[in-house]
Amino acid sequence: MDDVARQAGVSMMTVSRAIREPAKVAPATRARVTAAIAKLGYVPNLTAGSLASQRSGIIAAIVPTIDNSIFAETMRGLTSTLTAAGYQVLLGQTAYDENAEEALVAAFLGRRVDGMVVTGVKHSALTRKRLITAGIPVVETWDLTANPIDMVVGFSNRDAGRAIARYLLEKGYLRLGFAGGADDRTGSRLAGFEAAIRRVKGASLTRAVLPAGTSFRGGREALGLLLAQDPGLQAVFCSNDAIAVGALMECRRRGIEVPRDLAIAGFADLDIAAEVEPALTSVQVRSRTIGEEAANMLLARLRGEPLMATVRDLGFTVVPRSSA
Amino acid sequence: MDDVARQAGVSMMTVSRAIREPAKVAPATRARVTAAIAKLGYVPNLTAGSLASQRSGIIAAIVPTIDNSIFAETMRGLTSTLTAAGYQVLLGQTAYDENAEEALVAAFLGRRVDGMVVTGVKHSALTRKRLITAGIPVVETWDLTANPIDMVVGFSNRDAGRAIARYLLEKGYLRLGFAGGADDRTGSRLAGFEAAIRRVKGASLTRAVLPAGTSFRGGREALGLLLAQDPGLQAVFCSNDAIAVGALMECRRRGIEVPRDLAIAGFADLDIAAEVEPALTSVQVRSRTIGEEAANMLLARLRGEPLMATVRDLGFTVVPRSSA
DNA sequence: GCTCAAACTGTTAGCGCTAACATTTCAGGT
DNA sequence: ACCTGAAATGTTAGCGCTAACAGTTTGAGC
Repeated sequence: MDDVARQAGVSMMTVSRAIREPAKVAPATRARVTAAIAKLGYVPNLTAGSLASQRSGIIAAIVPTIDNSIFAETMRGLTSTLTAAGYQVLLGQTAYDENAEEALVAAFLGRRVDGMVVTGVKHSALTRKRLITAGIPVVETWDLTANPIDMVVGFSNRDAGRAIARYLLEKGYLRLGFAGGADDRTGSRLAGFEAAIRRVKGASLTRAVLPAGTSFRGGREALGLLLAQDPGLQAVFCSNDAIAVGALMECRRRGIEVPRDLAIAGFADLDIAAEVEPALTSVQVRSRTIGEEAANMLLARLRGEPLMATVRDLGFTVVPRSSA
Repeated sequence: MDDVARQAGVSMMTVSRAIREPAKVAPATRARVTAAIAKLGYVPNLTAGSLASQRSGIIAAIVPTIDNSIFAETMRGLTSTLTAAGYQVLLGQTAYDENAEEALVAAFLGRRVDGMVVTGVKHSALTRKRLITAGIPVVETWDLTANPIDMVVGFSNRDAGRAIARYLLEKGYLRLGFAGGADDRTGSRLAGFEAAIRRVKGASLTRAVLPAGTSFRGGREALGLLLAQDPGLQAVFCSNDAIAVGALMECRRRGIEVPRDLAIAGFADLDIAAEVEPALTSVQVRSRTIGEEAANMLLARLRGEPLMATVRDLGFTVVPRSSA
């Protein structure tokens, strides 16, 4: 930067300003600085800038995985909103491992990120403590809680599970199955699903809980497990659409007609849900909006705006299609 | 850190060493430092460390999108290998936009990342120049070139397109269709596909080129476009499996039986390819290995190991299944 | 007890930038 | 010509850490 300053005949401070706050530099000076930067191929060292300004311009986001596209849309919403505001997004994946989350949080805090977005509301005690102590805005996503670390945006997984159960029960399906991975949010959906079923006499529930993060293949396997347990199964709720598609394909393979012989419902309303045949009944959860809202809540905090509601419920919608 | 040093009765330097190179500190001292860190809840400032040491411990990776899982496996391989070596991965998405790539490269270089992984071998002149000038190891992926910016790991998209064309032609399909997005690598696949078809008399090619990054929906639309152009189409090659699945589902909707009435082949051999019914013939490209190898090439460079081959061809395999 | 290298710990001097304040410049009014 | 305040630019003093080297301690070997 010193070289640039010399080349442009100004002080380093003016170069710094020309880069970050062009309006505060006289047009003629700005032009000289810009020319000097181009001539020398200068690339500002953001690390030094972060250290000096105590602001990194980085927001960290932690998701279990980006493999299945459940969280990809959320990241897209988050990234586009934050990028537009001049922030960069640092993404971390936990693979549904709490230790990995702990390590990521530590690493991100070490980089002095300006804010953090995490998935879910269940975290290790240490993670919670670290995030609270860090004194930066934090948004939890994809679920709700009355006691967020700082802020939370999402929907009630429990209510969503209940809603899809009611939908299936109202359609007359009584012998229900559940297929999903063993993570916290799936657990909540299952709890709600089960609660709704319990209230209806004659209704039954068969469970297939797979490793967290399971996908198409898991759906196929789950269908086998469920039918082995209850050959008279009438409908299956899969905790995400990828699992549901896997189950759907397994039905076709076994000559089970959907929804005539067995109804299938998914979750998250991924792109693929509307595309498969039969189209998948699913629960739409506004993934992208979750990311955008998380970004907005973060930005409001960072701008020091007055405290808004710290819990934002985006709700969900059961989307009936052909499969259930 | 000064507080920790005082608390442990040592100098800052010893604290720094106790954190980064525990072996160089006497066990008793190390214990005192560790205790002080825990007591004070000290989180080292990695930004300051990066500035002082001139090494950020960050590798940046740029992919078009993580939405469809084509690149997700590569990222997984990259991340796990690099994390094990003590590096963090900073992910950037371009949405197939060259300007976005340019901006990301600039931002990453500003953070003084220790290395960079980019997707594809086609980049704007400015991006290339910046990457070369930066003087850090760079790996291009998912394609091959004789003139990499620094190193490249992938496979020949052109050859892959040719291989799948030959496969289809050998099976007796002559009226072929192609569906894919308008990005560079897809273009290479199409070029290879077309070249192989040209060499066979009586063979024809119908194209449906969609916006880059297209997925399930694109597959459905492409099938309509192709059949409108050539109702007698015998086989369609889709430039990724998501598109192929979309096309497959559209066939079912239209009562077209696959592969009897129309054969369909995909690309990348995603998880879903083996799961759909009929299972999808695809081209396996070792996505995860691409990521792992990119990481290993980067690490070798960073360790200053002697220059290995800068072009790594991982090849591909046509995987015949039921759909073609 | 003495020597000397190895093991350990400390000191000094920045890394490249920006916050905060200081100074200079200059248009417009008198 | 002189004054005034806003705009433009400069100066100073770190941000929190680590490289490089300088000490200091330890203990094995004699």
